[in-house]
Amino acid sequence: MQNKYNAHVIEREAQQYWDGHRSFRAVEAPGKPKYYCLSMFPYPSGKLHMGHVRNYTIGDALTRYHRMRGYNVLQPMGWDAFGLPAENAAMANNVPPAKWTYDNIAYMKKQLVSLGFAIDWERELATCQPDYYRWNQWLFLRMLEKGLVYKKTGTVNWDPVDQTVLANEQVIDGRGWRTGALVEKREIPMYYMAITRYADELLAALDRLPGWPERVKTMQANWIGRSYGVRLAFPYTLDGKHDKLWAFTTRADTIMGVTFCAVAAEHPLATRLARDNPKLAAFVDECKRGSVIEADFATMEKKGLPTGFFVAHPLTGEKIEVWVGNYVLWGYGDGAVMGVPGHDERDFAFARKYGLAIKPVIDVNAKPYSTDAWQPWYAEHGKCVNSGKYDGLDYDAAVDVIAADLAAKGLGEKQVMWRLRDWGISRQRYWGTPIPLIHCTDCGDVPVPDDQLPVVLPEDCVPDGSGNPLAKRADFVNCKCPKCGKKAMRETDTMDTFVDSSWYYIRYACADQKSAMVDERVNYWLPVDQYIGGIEHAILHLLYSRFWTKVMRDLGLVTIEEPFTNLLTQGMVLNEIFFRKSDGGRIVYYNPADVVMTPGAGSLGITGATPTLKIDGQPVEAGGTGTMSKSKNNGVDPQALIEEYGADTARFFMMFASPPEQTLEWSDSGVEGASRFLRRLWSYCEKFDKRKRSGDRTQIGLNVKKATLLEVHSVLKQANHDFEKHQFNTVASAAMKMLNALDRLEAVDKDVEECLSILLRLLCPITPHISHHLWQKLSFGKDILEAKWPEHDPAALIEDEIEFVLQVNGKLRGNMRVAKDADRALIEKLALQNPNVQKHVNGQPVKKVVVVPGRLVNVVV
RNA sequence: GCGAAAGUGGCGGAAUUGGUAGACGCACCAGAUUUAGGUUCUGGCGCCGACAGGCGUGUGGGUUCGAGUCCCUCCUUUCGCACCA
Repeated sequence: MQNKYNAHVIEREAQQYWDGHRSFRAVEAPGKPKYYCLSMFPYPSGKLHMGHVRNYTIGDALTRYHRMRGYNVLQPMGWDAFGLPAENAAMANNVPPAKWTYDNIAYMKKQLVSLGFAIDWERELATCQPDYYRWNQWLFLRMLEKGLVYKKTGTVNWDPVDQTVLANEQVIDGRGWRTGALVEKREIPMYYMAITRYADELLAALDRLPGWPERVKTMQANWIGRSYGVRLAFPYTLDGKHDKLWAFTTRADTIMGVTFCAVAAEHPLATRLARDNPKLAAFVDECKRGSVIEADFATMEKKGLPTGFFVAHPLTGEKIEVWVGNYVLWGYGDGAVMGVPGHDERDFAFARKYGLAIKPVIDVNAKPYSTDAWQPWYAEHGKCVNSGKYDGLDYDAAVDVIAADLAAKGLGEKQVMWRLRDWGISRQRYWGTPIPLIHCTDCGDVPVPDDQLPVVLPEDCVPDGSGNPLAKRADFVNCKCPKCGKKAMRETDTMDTFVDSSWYYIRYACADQKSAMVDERVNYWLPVDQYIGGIEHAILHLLYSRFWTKVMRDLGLVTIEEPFTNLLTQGMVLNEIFFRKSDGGRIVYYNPADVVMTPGAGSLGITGATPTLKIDGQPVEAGGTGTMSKSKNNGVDPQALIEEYGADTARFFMMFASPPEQTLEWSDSGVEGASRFLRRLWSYCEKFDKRKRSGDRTQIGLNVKKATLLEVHSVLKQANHDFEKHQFNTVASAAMKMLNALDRLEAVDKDVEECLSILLRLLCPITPHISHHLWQKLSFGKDILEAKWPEHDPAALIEDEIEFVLQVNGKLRGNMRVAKDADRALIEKLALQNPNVQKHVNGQPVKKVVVVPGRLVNVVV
């Protein structure tokens, strides 16, 4: 053996060995239990960051662990290669997004390979390749045929200076990120996927996903948001025509408390009334300004304007004034709400602000009620009061009777409402999957025939920030109508990149299949047994993937119901955020590595530190901590770590740092410890090898040996338990404990050898290179990948005596050792005799003695 | 604002799921080895206290023989909010 641990040499050798033996090629083997382990594929942003290292090390550890447990494993990798950052980079550097993307893929693949992940690279895919995205187009057309894709208008952020649509991320404090111009809303035609048709199933099937974290299921359920209520109508007459204003409510029992109605600015009634009311028109315009981001919407000041127009209360016929409210969502329900200030907090605030009547109609369970200030109990369910014939009815009865009365008048009915909205997939951007439609003046929107797929995206465009460059490419836009053959225009919108990521895990099963989206191999590999990725994907990506799977199932393409059997949501890796804001409102982010804390004099002699940029010494603003990301420029490239310490140290450190599901604030303190452990392991193995070769006959004392075996096997038992829980930080510490136990011994024998082989196998999923190397060098076998996973020996855990904790009144007062077969009476007697216990009992009468078998005695006085 | 989670030494974290709080590491301190630096090894290390002992898991309350763990309150941080991926 070499006497120094040289990570780079042994890691290169191990990787060459795996490469030469095609160790990670996954082949379908019917009859053998399969394990499809998948980490969310990366966006090729340039370099890996620590979040990637964490994600892929978790996946690799699970992959290798299951392989050693006898599963036929598949761990593929690919690239989520379409998206906005490539266009931004293109603008900044005048490089086509395609070139930038492929360069990034090449670099990041090298990084992944150097980390030694057990990936089957033969299945690699990139979503920007026509081979992949043609099937996005193909499935889009199948969904169009089934009516699962349809066209309607949608609202987008519009930058009036650049004359372009902005992503939500490009809107900062209501202004365009490049121009600083106030963003406007704009209605444009878009294509939608009808995910709401699957709302019921997407909700119900959550109960059949025991392998998913509860919090993710809760978030999805809330997102889908099924609510039971009543859709009711307020009749009115306008322009000589009878019409109805529809609204949905979950509180039909409060209908007698309605004192106003509010509609969204985009509501047709608002549009109509604004026509001859300039003040209203101005207000409607004001509401339509601003961004489309719902969080902004929810936090902005609630404003309204009366229209002077009245509708009739559906039950009493009372005149109710219609208001336009900036807080009424035009995407949810009918874009109108009935205002019940008495029992809805938002309506209450609105009524107080504008002096509208507040009419309590629920007894709120006899708690005090005052129209001066809102109290949380005003929203409670209770019996109806001030409600005429409904007085005295409770919530359920009131809703039933009121719904029946409304139905009798043709002015309402019970309805299930979903918060979930259909999925708008049109993007006015270049770097994405072209939507396969052709616009013909005579034939309308005509699907591109299957035999003309894929609609290939030209790869040499360089966006300039002013609209979609595809629209300026005559060679792309101009085409013939497939129906009538006349001149026509190709659709230039591309698809949301969530489309790409909604089914890539299916494609891995048959990535080389040229003539179909899927083949029979998907039935072998799918569903994914273990999916691993960031918690930030808890809703959108995971919901879209579930939806897409169900669509493919209904098209007969796959047989699975759900794509991911088990889900591990990795906690985010956070880092500090630093930025500067220019006068135009534009924000530039600086990497924490380029920022130093400069001490400066604070007020009253307290010294504070100011973050300053290394290059110019000028201060930057601190933006707290947040997820490592390209957009916040706060990623940490693992390359330096790998180059200094090697892949195994980087992997071990990352796993040891915290449990996988927990948020992790980045710090490299502790890397030394990981590195030291691997060096200690190496030098121990070197010592072990020498002793074994020299035929050293030193005997190990019987008690010492028993203690060592007890330690190693109890730690192994715990570690196996932790592996099943995916708690790799304690698996890593288990390995350290084992090494500590072995290193205390001065000699080697067969039992020690077995313990060392356990340690190497336990470490193999986390630090595969050093485990591979030492396994061979110590002649444990040819390839540790083929070794059997270690199980603890129950015989080693048997002890003659058990240690009990002694408490008086719940406070720790001592310990005692008792023979393992002692009965309860004896344990109680021995505990009461214990001098420490006696001291604290101090002659007081003993009320009770609690004995927890094998663990603890508590004397209560 | 709404939805979801998290909060334990100077730091990362552990705690057999209601039973010895701080495993295993990092940092630090002392000692040994070393020409020195680094490496390596040994020991110490929650806070207060001379000791006895007391206090201690974000805040305040509750349940229990016993609470980091269960219930309620508040605070802080993180994730998501439909065009970042």
